[in-house]
Amino acid sequence: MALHVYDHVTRTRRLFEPIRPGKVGMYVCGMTVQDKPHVGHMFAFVACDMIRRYLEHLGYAVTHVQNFTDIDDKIIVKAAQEGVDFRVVSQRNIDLYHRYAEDLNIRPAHLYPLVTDHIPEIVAFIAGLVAKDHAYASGGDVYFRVRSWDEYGFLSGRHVDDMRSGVRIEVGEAKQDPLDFALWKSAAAGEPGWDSPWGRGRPGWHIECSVMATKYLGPHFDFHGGGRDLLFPHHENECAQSCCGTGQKYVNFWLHNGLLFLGDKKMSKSDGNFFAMGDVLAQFPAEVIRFFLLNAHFRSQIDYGEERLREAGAAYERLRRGVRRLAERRASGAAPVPEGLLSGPGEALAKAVREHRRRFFAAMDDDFNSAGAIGALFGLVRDLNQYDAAAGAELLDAGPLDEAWALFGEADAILGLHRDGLAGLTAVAEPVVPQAVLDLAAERDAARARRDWAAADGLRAKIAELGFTVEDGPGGSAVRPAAAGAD
RNA sequence: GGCGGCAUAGCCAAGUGGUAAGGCAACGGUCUGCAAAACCGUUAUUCCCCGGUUCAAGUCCGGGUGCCGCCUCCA
Repeated sequence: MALHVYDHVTRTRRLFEPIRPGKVGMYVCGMTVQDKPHVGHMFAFVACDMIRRYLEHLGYAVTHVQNFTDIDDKIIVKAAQEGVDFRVVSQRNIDLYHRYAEDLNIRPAHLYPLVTDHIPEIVAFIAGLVAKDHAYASGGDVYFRVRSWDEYGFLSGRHVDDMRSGVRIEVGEAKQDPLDFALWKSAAAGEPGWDSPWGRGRPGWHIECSVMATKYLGPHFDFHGGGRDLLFPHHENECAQSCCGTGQKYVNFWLHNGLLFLGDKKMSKSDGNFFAMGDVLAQFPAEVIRFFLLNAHFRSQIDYGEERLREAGAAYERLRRGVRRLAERRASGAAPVPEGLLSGPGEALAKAVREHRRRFFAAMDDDFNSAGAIGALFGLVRDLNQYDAAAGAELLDAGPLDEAWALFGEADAILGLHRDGLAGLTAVAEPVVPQAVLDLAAERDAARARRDWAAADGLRAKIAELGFTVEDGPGGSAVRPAAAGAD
């Protein structure tokens, strides 16, 4: 099976074929940096990162462009409130984005264009639309004439005349039609602005993406990502401007990720109904958050909650232990089997590894189904554990173990399971235990040595009171912090 | 009012017409002085309901019910 991608317009999965052989152009709608990023924002970028990584795994040279919309009404308001230049607000949030993106193991885009660095191009693009009569100046504003494009609405599946009934569309005196939207907005006194043929002003919301995507990826490119909530009006408008401006098809595949939900409400900045990324990162490891986000299909809505994150943490640990165990088994190097002489369990494992590999890539090929792919990984963990139990300590069927290791390696490169790759995944963090607790543990060991179980159990309770758990293993007892919510 | 989506075990969740992935939790087992941890195993005759198409439907079609999103700023 080859990569198939869901095409929102036809509502079917289509075989992916790049516009230019071997190359992929991908534009991701970045943040309007009016506020700090929340988990929902970062989900969109994690999803696109996973998609990019898979395309790269398939051998495509991907050009990933992700903008920052660094000027808009809310940024202006916020800057005015704080009494600072708008750039202070936008840059602060851009910096936060980069920090969180690094934590979440998101590969940096090749380009992060800023709207305010592209004003001349934007003005030129708008002038082109005006020249073709797809747009008109009115007062100091410029509006896109929605009815000048017959196909308007094809992306979001709506009809221009149905939207008429929408009571909330207000007729601004400057607009000729309530559906028209601003390409250029005149600046009030004291507001940031740039000179243009229509007077001093700034770009409207949608135009920046059309201009920057076209500039860096050409008028027609392969993938355009962003949250499902951008479908309308943002992407519909963006598409209309682009198609009218360049006269070409704009995007081959739209990658709209599902939105995060809290209970039954959408996570949303404007509703104050969101989890700031920084707060979540303070509570859960970044790898667990990423794993959680990729453990559902990217197009579906995700149920967000701390309980979900805890479950994801437990699942992620199971995966880690599986990989770690495999690493240990391979490192032990005990009695490798000569090639072609696999043990019974080795034979079974070899077969299982191939089956899980097939499942992993079939899932990824099916519209980047990372959830299905992760399922295959857990299947591999189980079979590896069964092999461990069946083969005993002395056997080492190097072939299938190497194949399993290779599959984990590829999976990690695609899913970005850990920032330090397989090495990070197999690493064990040494727990920090205070000396007082260690002393109690030593006392307890002594009690156990003289088979004084009552004293030993009493000491264990005392240690538990201090927030630590004792585990007796074959090699003696170990103390670690009691399981917290996040671990 | 218009457009669209979703409904799979206690919970989360995948599922490309061919006989229900995976995770969490629970329970049973191995191990242990007892535990814990770890590992193994078990847990949906059935996929919201009713019809239909088909040799075969969770998957397609029609109808119903419920939940949700968009139509306004939004990842």
